[in-house]
Amino acid sequence: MRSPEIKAPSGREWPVASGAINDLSSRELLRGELAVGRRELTASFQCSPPCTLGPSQLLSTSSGLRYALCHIQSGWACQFRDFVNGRRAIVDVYIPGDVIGLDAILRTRGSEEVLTLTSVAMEVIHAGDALIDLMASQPTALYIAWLLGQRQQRTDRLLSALQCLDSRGRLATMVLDFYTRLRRRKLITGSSYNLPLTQLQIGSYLGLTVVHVNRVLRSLRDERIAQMERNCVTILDLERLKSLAQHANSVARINERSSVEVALSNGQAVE
Amino acid sequence: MRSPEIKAPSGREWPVASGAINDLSSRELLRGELAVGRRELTASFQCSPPCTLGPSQLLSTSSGLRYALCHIQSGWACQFRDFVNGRRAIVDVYIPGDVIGLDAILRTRGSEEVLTLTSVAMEVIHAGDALIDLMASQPTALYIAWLLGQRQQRTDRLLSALQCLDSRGRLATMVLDFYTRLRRRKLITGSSYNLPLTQLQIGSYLGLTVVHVNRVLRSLRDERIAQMERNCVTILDLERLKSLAQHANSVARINERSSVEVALSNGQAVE
DNA sequence: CGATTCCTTGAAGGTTGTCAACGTTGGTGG
DNA sequence: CCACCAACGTTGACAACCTTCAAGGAATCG
Repeated sequence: MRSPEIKAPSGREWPVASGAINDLSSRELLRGELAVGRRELTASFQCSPPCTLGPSQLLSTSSGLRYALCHIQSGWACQFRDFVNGRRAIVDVYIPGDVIGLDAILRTRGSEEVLTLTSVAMEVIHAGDALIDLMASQPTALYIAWLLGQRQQRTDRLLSALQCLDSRGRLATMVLDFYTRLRRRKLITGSSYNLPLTQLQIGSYLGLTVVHVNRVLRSLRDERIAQMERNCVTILDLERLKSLAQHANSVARINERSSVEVALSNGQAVE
Repeated sequence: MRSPEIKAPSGREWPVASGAINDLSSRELLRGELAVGRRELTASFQCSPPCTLGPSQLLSTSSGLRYALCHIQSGWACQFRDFVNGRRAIVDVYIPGDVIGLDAILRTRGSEEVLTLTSVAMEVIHAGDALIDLMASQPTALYIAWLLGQRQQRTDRLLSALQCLDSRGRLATMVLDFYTRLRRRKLITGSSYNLPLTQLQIGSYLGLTVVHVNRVLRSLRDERIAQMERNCVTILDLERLKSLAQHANSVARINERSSVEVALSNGQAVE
């Protein structure tokens, strides 16, 4: 099963690249453009009316937010889809700093909806031609593409965890992912954070039942790997948590974060 | 479990939208812009050198394709990630007309790679500043964002199937999704198509083992719902297949495809 | 014609889901 | 303040689904 189908490339069938690809100067340029785009988008959000929602509110039924772009300032939300068998799939979870609605605007109103998990404060750009206008600026367009890529990356991580890991590995992946995201945004500093998801919702996120989520949480607690009570997650043994999540062979690459991401993820703003 | 947490919005806490949101004229405008963007991107691809790869080739080890943008003209490819436990996660499958690499460029070389499933012919835009340059055109930028949204939508569908459906449902979803994509691109007309995935790869895509994929395929064949032999899928009972996939409550919405998507998906080109 | 990969099937065991019951918490109203 | 209620958390027993292990057959390629 270990990559049996990967053969060495013949090196003949395609043309060699004409110049240096993805060289340093190119990355530097990109880095600068993205930073500009982030500032521009942040500014656009600040021009727009702020908005507050209570917990457990659907964005789609909140007047005016149907196709809006939302920049979360505080609170959590999630994107989900209901199946006719009664199960719910939570496909993404949004934390402060995230932008909601970028994909939904260009999409055929995909049968997904967004639900607040806590009360949420956010800046809102009402749609209509807004996105088209935003794309008029090259740096903003780049930054929006980068944001879309970030969401894709989150989804890919979750998807691959569901494809390859058992329940313990999935839980570990989830705990680690939120930990990483919150730290990057400087929303936490220690090894403990608030996770406003019920066990039922964790189940919907990881493709498990409530009962089983509960059991796995207990086993992680018993083994002093991580504990979670009353929405408060505490990582007790980061190393063992990582080994449970065993996320891909990117271990060797984790130190190679590009200057682009380092630079941007340092900014707490839109990221 | 049936949406217990969804309360009616209070309708007080947020401002009412100032004007008509997402109205018809706005959609029409978007439609036009996207069509222009598609033509522009197609033209950019045609300026670039074409490229052919054999089956089972890694794009990342093919010189010059590391950070390239690839527009598939014929053949299939897939994006995957390997776990240290030896399992492989296939997070997306690309068919003719798809563009590969949009997310990878802006992304910290995410530990994912792309592998050809058949021999592949494609047009290539070598990266570097290419993406930045493309974003200079507003319609192209919009179209690229739309493409990113399309990929996200595919991933969300797969993810939610893994979260909510058993093996039969997942298989049904996969068979239906490829069927729909191929038909939209007018690559097939009947209810039968070629699926160049081994059962092992189908397992990596759906989060199942080869053995189980084999058993489920047999049961679908025995029940005359769908059959698959030697890479050739034939849908025998579309209705039962759909009910197995029971994809979300979007049933009522399926007839509401926006004019944007209808218009674009009619074009075979980049889609 | 080996050799390799893929497909196929059976048996056994483990992980996860289902069902059911009960405890806990937080909010509401008497 | 307490009673009540609803949602959430917790646990056990059992069943179903899926994986693992093992072995053999079929197809493809040098």
